[in-house]
Amino acid sequence: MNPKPTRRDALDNRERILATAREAIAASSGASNGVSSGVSLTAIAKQAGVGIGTLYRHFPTREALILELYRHDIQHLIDRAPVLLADHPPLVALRRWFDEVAHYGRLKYGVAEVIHAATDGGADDEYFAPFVAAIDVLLKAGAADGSLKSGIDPEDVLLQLSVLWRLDPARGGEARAGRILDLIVDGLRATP
Amino acid sequence: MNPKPTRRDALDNRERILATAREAIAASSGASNGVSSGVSLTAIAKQAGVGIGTLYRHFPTREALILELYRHDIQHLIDRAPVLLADHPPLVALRRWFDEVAHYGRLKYGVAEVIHAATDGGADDEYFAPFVAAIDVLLKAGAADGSLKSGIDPEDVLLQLSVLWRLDPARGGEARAGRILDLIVDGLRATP
DNA sequence: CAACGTACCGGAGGGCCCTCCGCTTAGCAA
DNA sequence: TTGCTAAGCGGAGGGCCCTCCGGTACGTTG
Repeated sequence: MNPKPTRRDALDNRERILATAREAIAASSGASNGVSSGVSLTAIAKQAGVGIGTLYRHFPTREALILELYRHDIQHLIDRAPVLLADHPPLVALRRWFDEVAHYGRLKYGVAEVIHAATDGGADDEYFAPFVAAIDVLLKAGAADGSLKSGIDPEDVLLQLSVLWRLDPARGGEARAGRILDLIVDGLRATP
Repeated sequence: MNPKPTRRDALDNRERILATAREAIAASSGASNGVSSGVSLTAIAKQAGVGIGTLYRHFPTREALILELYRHDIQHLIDRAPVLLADHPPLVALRRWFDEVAHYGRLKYGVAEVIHAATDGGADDEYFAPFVAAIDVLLKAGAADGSLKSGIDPEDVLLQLSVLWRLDPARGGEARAGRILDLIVDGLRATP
C-alpha cells in the first residue's frame, strides 16, 4: 500500500512533509475542539516546500497523513491492553483501557482522527486491525472469567468508542466521556 | 432564529430552494452510504434560480437546510415516543423507539444528518431539544418502573445513538445496528 | 562517464464552500 | 400614486480540496 519510496528525494520529501505537518498541527491544536479540520493541506505543502501534488502522492488522504504522524502513539495504546490485563482483572483492565484511549484521543487528537477514519469504514484495515485486535483481547479475557458477555464483536465496541471523539472537551466533555464509558461497559457486562 | 421572512419574494425563494433541495437529494440518495456530502449547495442554488448568497441567507449551514427538509419526519419520530410508551412497557418502548429511529435514519438519511449535526454540539438547541426530550420521557418511564437506571442524561444517549448513522448499510450495517442497540439498551438497564 | 527510462515532482485547473457588500425591489406611508 | 427605506438579492472573491499530466532528475546500466 505504502511501500516506502526508494528514491532519495522522494524519501526526503516524505520526511519533510511529516515534520511540517507535525509542527502545523501542534501549532493549531491549542484552539478549538480538536477536530482535524483546522489544518490546511495546501499550507502544509507550501510550508514544506513541495507541490501539493507531491503531498497527495505520499499521503492520498488527510487521514493517511495524520495516521502516519501518530502511528507511534497508536501502537502505544495497543500495547497497553495486554499490560493492563496482566495487572488487573479483565473488567477493570477494559475500563482503564477505555479511559486511556479516550483521554489520549482527546489530548493528541490525531489518534481520534485515525479511529474516526477507521470507523468510517473506508479506511485500510491494515491500520486499525491491531486496534480491533486489542479490544478483542480485552473482551475475550472478560468473557473467559465470566465478567463480560461472550461473542461480542470488537468492531462494534470500537464504533461505540468513536462517540468519544465528538465530545467537546470545553463543555462538559470530560465528565460526559466518563458517563458514557460507564454505560458502554455496563452494556458489555455479562447478564447474570 | 429563523423567524420566517415577511416579504413575498423572500418566501418564494425559500420555498423554491426547499423544493429543489428535496428533488436533488432524492435524486442522489439512491447511491452510496447516505451521508449528506453528496449534494452541492451551489448546484441547488443554481437549479433553484437563486444566487448562492440567497441560499446561504435562508439556510446558514447545510444542516439547517436538511433539517428544514425533514422537520416533519423528525417530528413524527418524536411523537412516536409517547405512543410507544402507551402501548408497551418502558424497556420495550425504548428499544422499539431506538429501532425506529435507527431504521428511519438510515432510510431517509436526512434525519441522520440532523441528529449528526445536533450531536456535533454546534447545532441550535431549539431543533434537537425535542429529540432529547423524547428520549428523556422514555428514560424517565423506565426509571419509574425500575427497569432502567435513573438519572441518565438523555444527551448521553443521543450521542450513543449517533453511532448508528456511521454504519454502512451495504455491509452488515443492518445487523450491526441491532447488536449495538442491544448493547446500548443493556447499558441503560438498572443494575439489580 | 554518458545516456536513458522511469519514479517522482509540481502546479494549473475545476469544483465546492462560504462571506461580503453594492444593488434591487417589495411593501408601506403619505 | 409616488416616494422611500430596509429587507432581500446575487455573484464576485478568496480559500481549500483533489486530480491530472507535462516536465525533471535519480540511479542504473553499458
